[in-house]
Amino acid sequence: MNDLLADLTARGLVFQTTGDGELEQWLAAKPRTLYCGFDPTADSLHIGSLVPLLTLRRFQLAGHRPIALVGGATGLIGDPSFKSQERILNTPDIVATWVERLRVQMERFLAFDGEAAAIMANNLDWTKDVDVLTFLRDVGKHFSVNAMINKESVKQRIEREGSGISYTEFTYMILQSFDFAELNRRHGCEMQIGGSDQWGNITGGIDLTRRMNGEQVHGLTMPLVTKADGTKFGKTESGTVWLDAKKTSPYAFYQFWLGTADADVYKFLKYFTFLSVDEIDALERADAAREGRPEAQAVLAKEVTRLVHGDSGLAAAERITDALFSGDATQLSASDLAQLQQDGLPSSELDLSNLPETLTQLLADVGMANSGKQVKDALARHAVIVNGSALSLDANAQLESVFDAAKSLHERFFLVRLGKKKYHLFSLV
RNA sequence: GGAGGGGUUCCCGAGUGGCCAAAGGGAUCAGACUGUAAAUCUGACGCGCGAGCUUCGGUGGUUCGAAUCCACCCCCCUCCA
Repeated sequence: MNDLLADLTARGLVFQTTGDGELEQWLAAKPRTLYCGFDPTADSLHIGSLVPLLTLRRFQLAGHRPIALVGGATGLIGDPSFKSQERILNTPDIVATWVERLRVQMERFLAFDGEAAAIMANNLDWTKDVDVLTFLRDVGKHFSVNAMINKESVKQRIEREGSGISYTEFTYMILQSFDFAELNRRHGCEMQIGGSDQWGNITGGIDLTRRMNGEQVHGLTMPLVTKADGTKFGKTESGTVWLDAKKTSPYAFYQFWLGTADADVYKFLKYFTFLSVDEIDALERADAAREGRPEAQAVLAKEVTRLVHGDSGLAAAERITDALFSGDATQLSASDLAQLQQDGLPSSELDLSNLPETLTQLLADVGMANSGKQVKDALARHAVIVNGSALSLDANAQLESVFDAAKSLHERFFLVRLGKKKYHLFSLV
């Protein structure tokens, strides 16, 4: 377990730590208990949460005990850290259902048995019954507003003209700090990890734990995941990449990683997979030595999809990908096509006796494009392909001939491609 | 409570009576080139196949005509009390 920190560092996962370089020894001395919190801001985690989640697992694999905390309480308040605007509060019952979703999702990443069995916690358990006066006297008294105002994470909200921060959000840091102190008291938790935006909250918790419990605890942050081209990580045209297979299919998830830029792929392999740094470096050298397309993206997609969606999810994603992107998709058998539908290839039913007026409307309706305009644009460039043949603009209003049953695959399917990557399978009813 | 500043299309941000579906940038999508990558170039980018329709915090009003003017309201920021 003593090379854990070295490995994390080699992976680029260490942004800031407490302890002036003594953290390595501290971790090596004995198994430690650490925690990371995840606030329910949606009904699923997204890939941004994957870095801290997998880092918890890395600690567990190295023999430490992880606590996965869902923010049933903090999620009711909203973390202002580096947020430019005050957020709208979600209702308690919504937050409660989200807490349950996250709890289930997180469970698959950690082991809840064995020597370093993970613990699942919810900070609502120790905050819901604390009354205001007790909180203010026992906890609030340890915080200096002067110090809180100077935290980098809220500076923007304090100083920036045109924005502000409510007392509610300003209190967030105190709540999170209280979590650390409470987990320290309950479970002997001695360390908190989180994204680099959490540094202010983490150090707040360290101070509070020292003051309330007389315990010296530690913190470690991971870098924010950035892309070489400066655009935001984890977003696609259709939005956030979620861990929930119902919100982002394993196929879409796999495709997301497959599209990683060369400039990012080796970094992401270190962040998001359990391949060793040596293996990743070797892969990078091999890719560099070879002409043409690197293998790294495929490895990344495979590893992360398996981590999140398991072997079956990966298999489904690979089946679709192979079918669509290598070889001629129109040559697939009827059962292959049906399987793709099962595997999560976007698909819908098509009633030939009840077709919409235009192709633009049809494709926009099934979600292939955000508006008919985009479809029209694609048509003009011959970028809409139905069962292998490209359409032109005048096909727009001629749906009967485009979707002529005689032209269907196996008398049942129409595979529509829009652009290079978007596919949709229609099956006749 | 008082004084001032502000709320524009996904984001940032121009626009102060018609030439505005609204500059510019970013993001995004499509095409070319490629390797389902990047960079570059091209096009699209409120909705609609189209005629056309609906937008500039909200509601009313002035006007032939309003994002732009007026009234009231809501929200945000700064300073004062």
